Amino acid sequence: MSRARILSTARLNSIIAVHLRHGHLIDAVELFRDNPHHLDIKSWNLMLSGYARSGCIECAQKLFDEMPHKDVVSWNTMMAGFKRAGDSLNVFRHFLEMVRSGLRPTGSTLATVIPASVPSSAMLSQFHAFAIRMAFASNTFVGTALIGGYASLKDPTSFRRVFDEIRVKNLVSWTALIIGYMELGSVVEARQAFKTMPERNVVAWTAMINGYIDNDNLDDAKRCFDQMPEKNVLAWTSMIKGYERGGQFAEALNLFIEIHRCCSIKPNQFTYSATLIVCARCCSFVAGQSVHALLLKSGLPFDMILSSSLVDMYGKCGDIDSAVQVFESMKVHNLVSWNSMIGCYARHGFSQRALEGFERMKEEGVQPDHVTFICILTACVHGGLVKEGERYFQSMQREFKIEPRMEHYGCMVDLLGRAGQLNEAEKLIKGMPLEPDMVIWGALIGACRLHSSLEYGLSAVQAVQRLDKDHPAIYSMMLRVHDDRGNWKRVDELKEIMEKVSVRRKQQGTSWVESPLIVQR
DNA sequence: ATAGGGTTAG
Repeated sequence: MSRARILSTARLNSIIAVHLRHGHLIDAVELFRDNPHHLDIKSWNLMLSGYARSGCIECAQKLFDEMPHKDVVSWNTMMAGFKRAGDSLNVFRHFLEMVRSGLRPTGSTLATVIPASVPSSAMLSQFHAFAIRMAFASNTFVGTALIGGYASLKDPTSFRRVFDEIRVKNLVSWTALIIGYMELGSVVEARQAFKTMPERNVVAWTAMINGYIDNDNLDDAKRCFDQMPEKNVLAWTSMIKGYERGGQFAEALNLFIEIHRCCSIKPNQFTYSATLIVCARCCSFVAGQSVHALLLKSGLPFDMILSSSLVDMYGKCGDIDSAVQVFESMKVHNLVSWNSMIGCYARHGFSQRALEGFERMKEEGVQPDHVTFICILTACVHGGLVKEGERYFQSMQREFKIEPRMEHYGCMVDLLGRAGQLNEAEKLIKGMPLEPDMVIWGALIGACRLHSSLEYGLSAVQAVQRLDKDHPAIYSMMLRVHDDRGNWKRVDELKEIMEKVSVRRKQQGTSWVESPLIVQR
């Protein structure tokens, strides 16, 4: 077709814009490529932003390099693309190059560069000074970006001043102020701002809900949620996550069910993944399976996060086969999905399969992180694989340059202790660069209990008493050791002390008996 | 034509 010859540049650009707005990138590219003589700088910039928004920053970069003339908008668009991709380094590189080429930054430039400059306080001051000099500081967009910058530097005085200097404040600037206060735990100021703002939309309400939740104020979050005039999926999802965070799993699941009762709202990937985490945390296999079924029925595409949540949910709920099935159905695996899978094997005592998973992960080119090694070391503990565990612990530091955390030391103490190498375990604890916590000493005490060692046990007890007097593990260990040695007198004495100080009972382990909750539609 | 506020896994 020769529609190319009929189109004017303005018409061409508006059609390209429509294609891009509807996500029809390929149609836009085709029009763009078919009409080389009708393009102006707007057409190029449109395509740049189309690529950048679709997430293909490489394509945008290629086009950018091809451009005969670049204006401020082209540079701004590239910087925005890099910012989306989380590539701050390239945001700055392009910023500098733009300035060097003689172009003057605009408000859009600053609004893009400022969020990418945190958490460097020096850079933020520079940009702020520049904004003042160029009379951009009263610009709504620039001001809002500055609020976010000062909020992440935990400087409420500065972001309040920036806010006051914005000439035209709108919903977005007010919301940024609220979020700033909430991030710093200044709930009162946030609430004040919320009351003062001239109008409120769903986003502002949701910011309040999230703020309350982050500040562990579930009651106010729920009150806010109930009061908001209209709710969208984000508000519902935030509330589910809030209950999950507060350990109120039944409430979280009930909310999820309620969404299905109001017809106007469809749960999205975020909602499903939040709900699956709830199922995983309360080990409710029935709920998890129902959510999985609803997810399949919803027709939502499975992304990495959703699939990983499913693997983790099945893993935590004890259905290893389903975890494997979901995992193997994924086209690509990443760090988190591998960690979920390896963690599942490790937790259920399939040490060998966990270690095989680790090998496969490396073959697929996925770099392990500290969580991977917690899983691997846990697998070694469950399998009694002392030599292997020590080797992984070494390679974690030497080969992968991962600094061991408390959990890793905990695994190692557990591993050595269970194997009866109490001396080694104690040596490891004494050599730790971190202050050993209850878990570490608990692992050693557990091992002393297992191997009836009063010698190592007593020094551990002393350490624990410095942290937490009367921890139940102490008595349990001492009782067992004296009991083993037939030291009945000491046993009686201990029991008497326990009565007197009424030692907290060890928390009961619970099996995952299903909650009566059944998700229905 | 570019820019600012709310949610994704262990």
